Amino acid sequence: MARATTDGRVLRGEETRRAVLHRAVGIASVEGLDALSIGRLATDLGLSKSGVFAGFGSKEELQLATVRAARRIFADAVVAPVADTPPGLPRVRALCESWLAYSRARVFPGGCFFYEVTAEFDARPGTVRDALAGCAREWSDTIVEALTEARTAGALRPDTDLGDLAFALIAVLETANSQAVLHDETTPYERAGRLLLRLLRAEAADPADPALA
Amino acid sequence: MARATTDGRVLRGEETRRAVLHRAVGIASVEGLDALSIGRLATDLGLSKSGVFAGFGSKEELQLATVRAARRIFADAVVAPVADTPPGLPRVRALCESWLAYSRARVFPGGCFFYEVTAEFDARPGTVRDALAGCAREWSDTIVEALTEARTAGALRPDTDLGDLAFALIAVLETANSQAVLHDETTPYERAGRLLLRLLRAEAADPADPALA
DNA sequence: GAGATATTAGCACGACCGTTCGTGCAGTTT
DNA sequence: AAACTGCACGAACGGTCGTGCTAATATCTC
Repeated sequence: MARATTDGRVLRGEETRRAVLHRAVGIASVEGLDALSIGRLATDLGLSKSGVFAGFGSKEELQLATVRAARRIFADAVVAPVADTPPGLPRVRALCESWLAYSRARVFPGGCFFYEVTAEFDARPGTVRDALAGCAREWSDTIVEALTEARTAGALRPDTDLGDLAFALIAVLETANSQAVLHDETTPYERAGRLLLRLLRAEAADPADPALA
Repeated sequence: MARATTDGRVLRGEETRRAVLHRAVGIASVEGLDALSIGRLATDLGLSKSGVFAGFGSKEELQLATVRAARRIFADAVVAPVADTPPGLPRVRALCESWLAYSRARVFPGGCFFYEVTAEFDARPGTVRDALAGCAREWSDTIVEALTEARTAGALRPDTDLGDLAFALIAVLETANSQAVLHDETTPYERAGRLLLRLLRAEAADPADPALA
């Protein structure tokens, strides 16, 4: 039986795999998944091309692993920090502002990884697109879930269309990222902050809800 | 003096240039400007690689020419048709719905050309990014201008922040395109239609304005 | 220790990349 | 008819791509 935890070989393999993926998400967030090249990653990290290749088996698998790595980073940076804010409207707001902070802080050097890469693959059938569509649904569901809690708690009007509201919130977030990166400005983030509150207030049961102060 | 209009040679040259660019915008809207390859364009169109290359001089110039071609197509498909709708709120609404129709109809096979390509280049300095930033500003200015007319006509509240409103409208449009292409659905367009009206009504001087029926 | 095993390096391959060159050919001008 | 102009061609350049081999190296089991 392989006691994987004590095997220094696979440990070292995991280590280089992690290093490769760290570089890969950075490159992909700026130039896209197609710009990932095994040779370039090897050169950047002082490894051999075949060494990098062996760790993934194919370029598509490297791309998929990069998406999974980015998904983890995103979850850690955006979703995890709001786990301790109370459910309902406060958590909805915290999620959105956590997202804006994630974009502002350039957790990925090119801004939101998923904005960059989804635009690249959304019109091309394949496993990469499917994985990205899954990530998008996951994020959307996270917001809808938080909104549902807010509505059942009575903080949102009962007739609110949560799908539409989540759509609008996501639209504001992504566009803030897009414009901020494209024009190298921060005003889009300020606009987004104002608009988020306005959108939530418009659907709030109590427009003066302290959670939207 | 050369009567350029009667020179069949340059005329034929323009023709193939046009054919190359037509194919180029299609490819770029699906796979991005980096996926444009001179050899592939030549093969697809039954031309020689060097012939295609000669018409542009460099790959970057081909990319820039592709952006310019897309800009023209966008202007013809989205902006031109609303020229005859009355200024003010009706034109704002017509602009937005024209944009949604442009995305729905897949004027570019991969959805909005600029969504795809801007995400690809927004974090990479260079002339291509500058050109794309210019296109984005141009479109944003078009909306702000229409909103300004609406406000000075008294259709919008005097304290409306037109920059924020334009931002929100664009956010809804682009996200509708993005989600519709990614998930191969049409519901995002319906969401967008509802949200546009809601956004405009929230800032309208008269919430029952017939232009927002 | 010896031997099994898994990660990495080195190398070669075919394909495609952007680019350059010299040439042929059709249309314009004289 | 001759000289000139400009588009398109085929061939070739040096590079880089992804991907297979084989050999070397480091670690684990015994």
